[in-house]
Amino acid sequence: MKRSPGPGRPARASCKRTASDPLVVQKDGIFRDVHMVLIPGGGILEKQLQIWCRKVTALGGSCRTLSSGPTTADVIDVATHIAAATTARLEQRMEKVELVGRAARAVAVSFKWLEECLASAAQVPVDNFLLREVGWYEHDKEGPTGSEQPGTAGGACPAPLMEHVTAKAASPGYEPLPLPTSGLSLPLNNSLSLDDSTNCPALSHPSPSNDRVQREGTACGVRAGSDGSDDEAGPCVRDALQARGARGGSREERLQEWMRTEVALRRQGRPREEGAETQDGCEASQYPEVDDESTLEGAEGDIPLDLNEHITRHLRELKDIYEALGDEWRALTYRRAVGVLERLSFRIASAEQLAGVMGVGQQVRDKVKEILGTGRLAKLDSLQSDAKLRVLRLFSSVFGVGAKTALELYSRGHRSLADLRGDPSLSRQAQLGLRYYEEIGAKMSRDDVARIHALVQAQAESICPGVSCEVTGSYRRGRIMCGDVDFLVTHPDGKSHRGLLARLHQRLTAIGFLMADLRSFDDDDQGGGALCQTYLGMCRLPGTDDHRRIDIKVYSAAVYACALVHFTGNEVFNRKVRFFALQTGFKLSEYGLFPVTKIGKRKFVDKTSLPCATERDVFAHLGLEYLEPHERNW
DNA sequence: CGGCTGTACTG
DNA sequence: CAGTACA
DNA sequence: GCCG
Repeated sequence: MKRSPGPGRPARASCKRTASDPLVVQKDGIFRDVHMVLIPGGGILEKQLQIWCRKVTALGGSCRTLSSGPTTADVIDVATHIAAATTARLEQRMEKVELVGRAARAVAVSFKWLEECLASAAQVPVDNFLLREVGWYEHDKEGPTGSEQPGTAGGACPAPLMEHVTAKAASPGYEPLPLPTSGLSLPLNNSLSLDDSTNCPALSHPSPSNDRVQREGTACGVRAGSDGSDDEAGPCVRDALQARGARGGSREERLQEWMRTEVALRRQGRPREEGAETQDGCEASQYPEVDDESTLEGAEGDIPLDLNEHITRHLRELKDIYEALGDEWRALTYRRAVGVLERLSFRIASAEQLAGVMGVGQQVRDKVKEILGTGRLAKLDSLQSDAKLRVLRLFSSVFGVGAKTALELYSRGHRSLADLRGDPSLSRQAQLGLRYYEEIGAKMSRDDVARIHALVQAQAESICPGVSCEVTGSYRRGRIMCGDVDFLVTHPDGKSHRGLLARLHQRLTAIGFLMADLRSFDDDDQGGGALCQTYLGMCRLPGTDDHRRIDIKVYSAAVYACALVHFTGNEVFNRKVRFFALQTGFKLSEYGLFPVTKIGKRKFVDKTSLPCATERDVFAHLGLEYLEPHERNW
């Protein structure tokens, strides 16, 4: 294996991932010279505090929790950062301990700050995470407030900014914290001018609701016939607990922690758009309003700027190439890595900064390093200049043609799209894909989508009064340009949706709106359950002769919330959530959220979904913080 | 070293 | 069933 | 390619 990382430093340190492992301490990790005190409470579990403590320590800082007991004024004296869930918790605690006035050199931050730092592998600016003024530093206040926090200067790049004070015995244990010798000015809340309130988004901690427990009861009850009451409960409960690792105690929390980090990573820096708040039709009414509004103007604001576009564009290319080659796992890895890197709150200055960032491993870091150094990526250059590969990419960009077919077509001697047009072996879908090649590749504006929405909704309404007809997909996630329009249709009465797709399809075709069917749908078995029907096709862009991709799905109201989550996506988000669900004992699909009990090697999936009337229910059952659609652009 | 999301149409 | 597609 |  290659040992690339910088000279002089043990290669291990940088590849060792954030280190829940206190044994590996990155001496100049991102928390170098940070002396942190964590205030318990506010719903944060002691266990979580300890995890954070280990991480901070592993990343070069020192940290301790201010857990029960009177405690340790000395600790406070030398602290550089005091973190708590909320201002209230902080005040409460500090008063109790009579430390008012002592924490002169510390800045008070929300745990969110810590999470962000861990997620981005850098000390992010504390500005947006300051806890509101407490008064305990009142005495020192005159300290004029440089505007920089220790070690965060503007936050662009982390650690190196700090004066190298003491060679710092960042005691891995929990001895009294060494004093960060001077130098640091202690800015305390310089920026109180900030309008508070928004500064400290209350941490929400996914409380692992008792679903799990109940579920276990029921799931097991079914098999064992016992009521599964508590401790004694038969082997069934124990097995189930073991299966999900509750035994070791930490698996569950590691998973929660992992997911929280993933979420934090996607939320950072993203100011929340006002007004985008309630447009998702989940809150007030279970179903989206029938009159437009709900989606005509929705969550605005596409993704924030990608500060690392110079890097991600290369990695994106690699992703596309591996997709075309059918190397789905590499492609997946690159897609995830890009998703993470493009949201970093800082511009990458050194590949080292990526140590411990989830989803970015040694090999990607190496590539980042190369790009930073040379502005190019040799591997990519060679792949891009490969003529065959170019053809494969071209072919697989046709709807209906994937990696395998592309290869097949190539081996038949085809080299251009023109070559393909004559080939009768192409599937019907691929032929259509070819016919509409340009238009399928084209994007449309939100206005275009809105016009299509209005049209489809009007037709649906006239066929089936009271119908709900929402645009999902990238449009709902707030993207500025959309590659297709994605309808999720249902009827609140829970039954009128049956057979609706056929009628709608017929109508939309009759009026010359639907122009081609890329995939048809089960022509309903009316009577029974028909939870869903899906149609993929081409439609005419109103007012033009252009065509665009359109998908229409009609789902039963019973599964609407889960279907909405599914079709809102994005794909990476869906995969992550579903993976998390699996790991915590559920199976999530567009049809519901199903408890899973693992016994030995076998998995038993409940046949009935947990009740999910709204998207929020889905998140809540999983113990996840709710994410607005625009926060699901993972 | 093995898993990485879950589902549905097409041919 | 393999391949492709949808999020 | 990344992760446990």
